Amino acid sequence: MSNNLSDNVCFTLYSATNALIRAFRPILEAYDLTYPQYIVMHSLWYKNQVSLKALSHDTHLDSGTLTPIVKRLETKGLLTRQVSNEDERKKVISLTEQGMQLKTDAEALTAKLMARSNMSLERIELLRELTLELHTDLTKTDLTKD
Amino acid sequence: MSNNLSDNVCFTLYSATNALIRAFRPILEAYDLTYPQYIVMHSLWYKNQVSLKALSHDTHLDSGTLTPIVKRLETKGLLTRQVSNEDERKKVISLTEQGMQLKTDAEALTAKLMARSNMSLERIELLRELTLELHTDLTKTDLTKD
DNA sequence: AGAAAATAATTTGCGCGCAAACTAAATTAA
DNA sequence: TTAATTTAGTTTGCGCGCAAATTATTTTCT
Repeated sequence: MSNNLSDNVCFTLYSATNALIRAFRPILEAYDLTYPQYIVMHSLWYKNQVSLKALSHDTHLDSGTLTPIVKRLETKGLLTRQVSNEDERKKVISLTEQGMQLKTDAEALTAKLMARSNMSLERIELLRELTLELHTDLTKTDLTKD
Repeated sequence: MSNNLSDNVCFTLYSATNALIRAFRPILEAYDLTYPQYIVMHSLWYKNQVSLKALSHDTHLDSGTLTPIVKRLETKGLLTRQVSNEDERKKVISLTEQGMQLKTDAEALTAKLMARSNMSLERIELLRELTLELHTDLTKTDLTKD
């Protein structure tokens, strides 16, 4: 029975995420990227030439969310979208030369940001494990039942 | 140097929060509330008759975010907004009878939701502490410097 | 007291995040 | 083989989240 909002894990998680994206904003502005756009680029640096479906799986972002993000990255000249040869429903998303060049500069941004925080590496790693566990849990279990 | 997105604490935090709000949606739908609206109600159940500024402090939500949320809650008949007598710039936000009645049913929703997850109470509590620490850290320290 | 600065709240504009509806292509079934 | 179903991606609509601009009121400065 929690009365204060900060006693509530959902609220602290929600607030921490908002604060993190807020902290990222001015840093990513130098690369003209939003945080979700950065996630997509990160995913493509790791695995290039994928369909929107595959990108959706990798980034945990909905296709309806992803389509406009990918279009904006295409407008910025960071990637291309071509209809697949084997299956014309699919689109192959590929990094451009410019998109690949960003990798060197921008890939380690997260590590740099977190290294400047006052949290210890151990506690950051623990946070990573717990949030990963929660995500897995929430996507496996339907908590709305009963 | 993380390559896989799940090696990245920012990504796992971001994904877990999205998943949590997604899990909350069908549950809160029964009360005709979104998650941010639920946060505002929760805050008012704990501390009623506050200014928008104070509510912004308590919920960690921006005033530009809060104004439309509070207006929607007013439309639903859950609260009222009156200009303050002492300071006419301020608005006093007060729960209606209907808004207070929601408390009994809806206050413990988070506990119920989390209790149904597969994470242990200890790990949930640890997650709460770590996200609270990160939020405090991010709002105290300007990580964009250097 | 009058001007300048600070404060409270609202508005505007943009990019998500996602459910739901839709289009088009591929697969399966009859 | 063609009708029914499934799948991939797009579009629409709504509610955030927040920076920046705006309005109205109060406080501070001179």
